[in-house]
Amino acid sequence: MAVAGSMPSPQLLEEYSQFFRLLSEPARLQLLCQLRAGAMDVAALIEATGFSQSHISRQLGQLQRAGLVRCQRDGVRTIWTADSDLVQELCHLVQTRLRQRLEAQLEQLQSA
Amino acid sequence: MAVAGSMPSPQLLEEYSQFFRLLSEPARLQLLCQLRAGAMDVAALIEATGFSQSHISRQLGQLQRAGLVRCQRDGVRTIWTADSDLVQELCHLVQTRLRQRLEAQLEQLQSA
DNA sequence: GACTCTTATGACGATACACGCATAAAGGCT
DNA sequence: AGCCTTTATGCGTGTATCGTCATAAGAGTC
Repeated sequence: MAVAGSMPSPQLLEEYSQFFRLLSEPARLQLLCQLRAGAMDVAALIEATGFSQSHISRQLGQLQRAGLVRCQRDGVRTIWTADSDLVQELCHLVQTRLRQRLEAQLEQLQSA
Repeated sequence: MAVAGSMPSPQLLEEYSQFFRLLSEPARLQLLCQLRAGAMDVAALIEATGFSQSHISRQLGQLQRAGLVRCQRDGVRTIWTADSDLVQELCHLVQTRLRQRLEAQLEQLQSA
């Protein structure tokens, strides 16, 4: 019988899921990855992703409120910067997991 | 200037976000945490969470397809088990981040 | 002031999905 | 076989939010 790993409180569960929800949208994830490659303004993000200006602005707003990106004004432009390695770490963990699952499936097939 | 950390492919971005989407729902996260505390059948999960039977069954289905939970039949019952430490690790990382942010905000306030 | 350029925001349609109710399917009794 | 218990699924509703268009807000230049 497993020992209860202390059930998170409803509030904490809510915070977790809100955070994960930010990463549950390919557009936001793409913006984050793009900014990891270097700070950019919105125009460059439009060029890189093909999303509309308003869409990008909105998503950056959400990411900013979560503290995942930061912005600084440069004259009329706003330069955005990724502000955390957390997303990279999370993605790395998930990627490892995905690979393990695929390898397991492959082995399953080969042993048949 | 940051070196490009190799932009993930669109497919990989999609996989990441699909995975994070699973964790973006408090209900699913709660089920996962509940199962971390020990294997249970659906009746016990209803008792523990208050969700409807159909809802729980559906969410478990999604988690199973992602390989996060596993089930084994015990007569007429189905015993579900959490099948990965990944979620715990992810939540721990996020929690650390949340704490850091709150501490930073606190310091901001005190220095004012 | 007016004009331009860049970003943020209100409004809207379309889509996705959580969640419950009702019902079907599957397994175990007698 | 029938009956019960447990889980899965079809259907409908409500809500959230993605993504776009149009417009406002802010900063610079003349």
